[in-house]
Amino acid sequence: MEQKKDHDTERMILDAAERLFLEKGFAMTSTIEIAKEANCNQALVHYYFRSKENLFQSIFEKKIKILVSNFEENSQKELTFEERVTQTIESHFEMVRANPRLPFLIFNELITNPSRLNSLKEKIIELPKAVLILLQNELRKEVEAGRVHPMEITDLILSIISLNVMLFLTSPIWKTITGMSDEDFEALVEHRKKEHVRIILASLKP
Amino acid sequence: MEQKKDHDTERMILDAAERLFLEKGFAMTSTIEIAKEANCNQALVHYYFRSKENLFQSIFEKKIKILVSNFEENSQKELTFEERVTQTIESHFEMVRANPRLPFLIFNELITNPSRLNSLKEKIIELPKAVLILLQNELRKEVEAGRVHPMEITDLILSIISLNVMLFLTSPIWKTITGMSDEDFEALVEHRKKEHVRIILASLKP
DNA sequence: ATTATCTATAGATCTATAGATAATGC
DNA sequence: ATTATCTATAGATCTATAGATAATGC
Repeated sequence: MEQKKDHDTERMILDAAERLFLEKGFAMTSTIEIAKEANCNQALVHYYFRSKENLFQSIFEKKIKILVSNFEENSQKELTFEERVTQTIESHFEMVRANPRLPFLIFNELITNPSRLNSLKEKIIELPKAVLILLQNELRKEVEAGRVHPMEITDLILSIISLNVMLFLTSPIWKTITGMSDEDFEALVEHRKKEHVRIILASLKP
Repeated sequence: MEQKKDHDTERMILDAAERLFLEKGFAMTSTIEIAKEANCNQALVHYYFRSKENLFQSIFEKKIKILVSNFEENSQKELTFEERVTQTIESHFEMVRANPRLPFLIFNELITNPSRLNSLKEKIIELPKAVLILLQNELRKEVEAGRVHPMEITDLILSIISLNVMLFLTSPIWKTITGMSDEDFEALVEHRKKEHVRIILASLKP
């Protein structure tokens, strides 16, 4: 039938499910709830996606692709090492900022279905390989030239991901504990973006 | 009755529940499963804890106390600022290392029951206040003396927690993607412990 | 007497499917 | 004819409690 109307049920279900899974996780979201949110019948959720598990996977894969593709942007330009690191941190930061609850969904998926980690592995590892290798080579060169503190690329990546992801993962706790407003939090985010760059660059000094 | 035998059912239920909640989260763990793991009847889970929610809370509060109390250890000794920061990072690191799945449980609780974040707030904020204020004062003094890059205590704490927690939160993903053995991972953990100290200290330089 | 344990089950979900009915495309 | 939507329900949970029975403490 290939619908023309923008009021497309399949899309509505996907959007509702995405919102709910991101908000409450897989186990705490029922197909009944998804249907209600999508303004349709619960049976339709299964009509389009066969199972709740399937629906979750669809959303998960799409999100993973977004997450990974964003990494590739800055691998083309000619940049100094410091500029490239800054670019990498900032583009990763903005990606997490645009999808602040995605890390939660990923951890949730791991808990719900640890066996599927292997297929995740390929998706995660495949796409940003080019970026990673580029950065790895540049890092090695800098280390050999004595311009950067000796370290592996894994160290650099782990540190960047840790700083960026945890800021948004802990944001509900953070907001509640400090009682800050959304604007305050936005200011904190802007500040931390610069701070993460500063921290990583400082840690690279020989 | 106050049992004398070490084969105490209440304890068995608590232990089983703790293991399962940490492994699979609140929603994915049933009281039936907990009972099975504790070698007792499912009705006994409710006999001792009234509800699954209650049981979860018991475990959660106990864990939070462990988490927070570990922070207080090094507030007594006479230390230079650099030594104190190092101590703080390392003791927090070891605490997360000893309870690697606790962060997951905390995030899970927030999802399951966002309203209870307020009671969590008091527990988290109350205990380490002394440590925090001590560190905050020392940091301020160092900043004023120009020996440390200007920053707030929140920046320092957020960076430390981010690095330490994310290492263990991502460890299943990390292990699978890189295919490293448990010994390899242990080596990585030891390496990262030093690296986290190094990164934070580097970021403190004026 | 009191506390701990068990069996049984009510009542509330929730996922998934069968089968009827309505809407669309050719 | 094919695809989308709906109603209804089977079947599998799962939490919580009632009520009977066994074990312990005094």
